[in-house]
Amino acid sequence: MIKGRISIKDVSALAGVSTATVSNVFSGRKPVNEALATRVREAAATLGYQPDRAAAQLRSGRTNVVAVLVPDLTDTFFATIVTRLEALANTQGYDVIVASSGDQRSVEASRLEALLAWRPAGVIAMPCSNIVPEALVAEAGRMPVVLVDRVMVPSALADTVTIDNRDAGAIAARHLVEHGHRDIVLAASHMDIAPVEQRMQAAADHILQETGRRATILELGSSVEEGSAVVARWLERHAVPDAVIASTNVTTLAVLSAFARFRIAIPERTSIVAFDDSAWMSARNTGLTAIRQPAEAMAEAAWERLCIRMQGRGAMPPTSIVLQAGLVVRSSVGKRAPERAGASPPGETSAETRHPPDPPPPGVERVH
Amino acid sequence: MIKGRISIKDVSALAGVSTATVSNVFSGRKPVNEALATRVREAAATLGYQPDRAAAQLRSGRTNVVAVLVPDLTDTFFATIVTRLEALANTQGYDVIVASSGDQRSVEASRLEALLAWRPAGVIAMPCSNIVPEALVAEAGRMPVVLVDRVMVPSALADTVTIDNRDAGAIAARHLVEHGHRDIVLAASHMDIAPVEQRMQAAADHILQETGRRATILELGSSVEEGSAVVARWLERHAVPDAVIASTNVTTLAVLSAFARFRIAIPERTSIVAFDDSAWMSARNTGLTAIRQPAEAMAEAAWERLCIRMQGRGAMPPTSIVLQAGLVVRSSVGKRAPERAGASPPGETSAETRHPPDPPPPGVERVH
DNA sequence: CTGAAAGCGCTAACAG
DNA sequence: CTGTTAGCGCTTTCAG
Repeated sequence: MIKGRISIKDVSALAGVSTATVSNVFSGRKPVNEALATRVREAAATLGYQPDRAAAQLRSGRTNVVAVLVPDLTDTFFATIVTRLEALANTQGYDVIVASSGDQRSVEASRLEALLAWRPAGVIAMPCSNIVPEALVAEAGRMPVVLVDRVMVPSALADTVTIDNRDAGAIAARHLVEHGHRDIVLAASHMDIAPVEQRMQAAADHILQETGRRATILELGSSVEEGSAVVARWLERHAVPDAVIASTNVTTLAVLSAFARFRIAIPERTSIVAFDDSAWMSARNTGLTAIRQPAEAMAEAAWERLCIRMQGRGAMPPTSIVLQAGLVVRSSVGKRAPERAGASPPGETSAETRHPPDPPPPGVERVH
Repeated sequence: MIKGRISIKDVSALAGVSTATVSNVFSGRKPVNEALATRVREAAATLGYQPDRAAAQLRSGRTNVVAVLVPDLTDTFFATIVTRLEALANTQGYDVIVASSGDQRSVEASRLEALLAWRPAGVIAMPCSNIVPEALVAEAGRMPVVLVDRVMVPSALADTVTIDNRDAGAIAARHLVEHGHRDIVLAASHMDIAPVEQRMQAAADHILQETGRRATILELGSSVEEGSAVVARWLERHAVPDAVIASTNVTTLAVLSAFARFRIAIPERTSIVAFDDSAWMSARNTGLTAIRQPAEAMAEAAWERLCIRMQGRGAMPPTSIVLQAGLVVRSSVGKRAPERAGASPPGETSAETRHPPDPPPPGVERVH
């Protein structure tokens, strides 16, 4: 009882067996006589023995750790993926260590460094930009790596799991065009993020082809406040558009809060297609029509690929798994009167549609 | 180059020093001549050396890992705390490992087991119920432990960081009562979760004292779907209340989506005070008045306490840090006409206020 | 301030 | 099937 740590030796002594046997009982790597095994387990229980991972890892060279790198845990999309990955990993005896980069490349690099110092059995990474961090590129040959969401596809580098972003963008655009909308704003976060670029580009292409109009692309950055400010500034100098397609969860929030500030009614005045369907989007009277990404399915696909890599010895060529996103129709897209649609030149409605915004800051008052 | 792993020996050989010196250069535990140090660092760089944590931990007995246990990562409140903790830990050379329990006690127990197997330097836990898991209780003496949010305060067990939940509940109730609301529903998740119980109890007390009315307490469970169904069922058999106080992020969503299904206008027909202010609450025309928990400050306080425990040798008695929550006033609380307020007996308005719900499922249609 | 050597707790070989 | 033994890569004495 005075001893700091109970080791495998203590257990082996109490059970009257060798340390190797104790090891085998716990790791299950070699079969052990059932009678001995229970004796060992009892001894371990009475001593309160817990294996030391550090020692096991050092000796065996194996790890049951997989590293997960995300841009932002407070984004429900990523949180959902991480949660699902954690659950899957646990069922197979793996532990997950997570690092988040706050969407900053420099932080990402250092977090990744820390992650790799664990010598994980594999890495599942959602990089914060298209540029896959160098450290990962270097490791990708030596270690199973699966890239999820934020990547160019196909990648020669590693397995990937993404959605069909072009298709998703086109679906959103088609839905809007079919409802008679012409003057459409595309709210991107950063156009240098591959999935965002693809969604927005496909939407723009579809809109151009169907209506002959060029969509306006706005870059909102990666925070709600920042994005909301950009939209607000834009609204001050432009007519309220027919509709908006948001490229992500965060841009959806940014657009919505700017619109709220300007008291732009949805869907009466402007329609919106959101991205990354989440609980709050369906919780109000005007539910948001949204592109839903199959976050859990993405996590499952990524885990499956990683398992294959972790088991399989052979160096297979990288695989790209592409899942489909779907449109969830709620109430944020309205019909636009056909006589108006396309009839009025871009600027014409501006005078009548311009609204004074609310008092600049969103009128928040705190009461203790 | 053919070697699998570069070890400290390779570096020491190349730099022409002993392994101990290399170790000291990297760990910084003993001063090293600057000339030698740079030579070592260069050697390490050219070899691509990375220290092996497992070996370091095994030998030294120390770890730079802190374990964090949360009920649900997809809840932004917890995600925010985890993110902040991770950032703080990193600045001080610690790594964080996270486990989430999905709000299930059995999962929590097994996740905690896994967490403790890392022999972390400390644990920050947000248990999923009042009952602090046994394994944690056992460890609390041996290891720094900080309990956050979901705990009874004061606790003899360990340091705690919470908000003043009674105060938060009372603030919400007062706000509603001051606006003339009398018939108030309290949407709890589970009343056996201490902070929820305290918020709701304090609100109920305030309401009873100020209006003489007993608030209705509804237990909605821990998922949006489940909670929304409970509210819907309740609404079918009761008059629409004057107002609702939600006890958490999730219950807010549950109440809101049930209200949306019944087309109950906020704040015209019913007022609502939300909990756990998050981005989506301010993104619509009717922003949600909410109790804001200082999630980041809670993370900071918890980290600070943990640091003190991890450094300090002496066994200080447990400390309880209690932070204040504040009310953020937006637009989801309306004024109730004074002549009506309190004048009508509880059941009277039921006939006229009852509404037929929308088609049972929330009318969601998918388009490929 | 630096080097030599011992050993942390465990598992991999191999011998019985 | 079980025991013996030799290290995994690092940090820590303890001499120099």
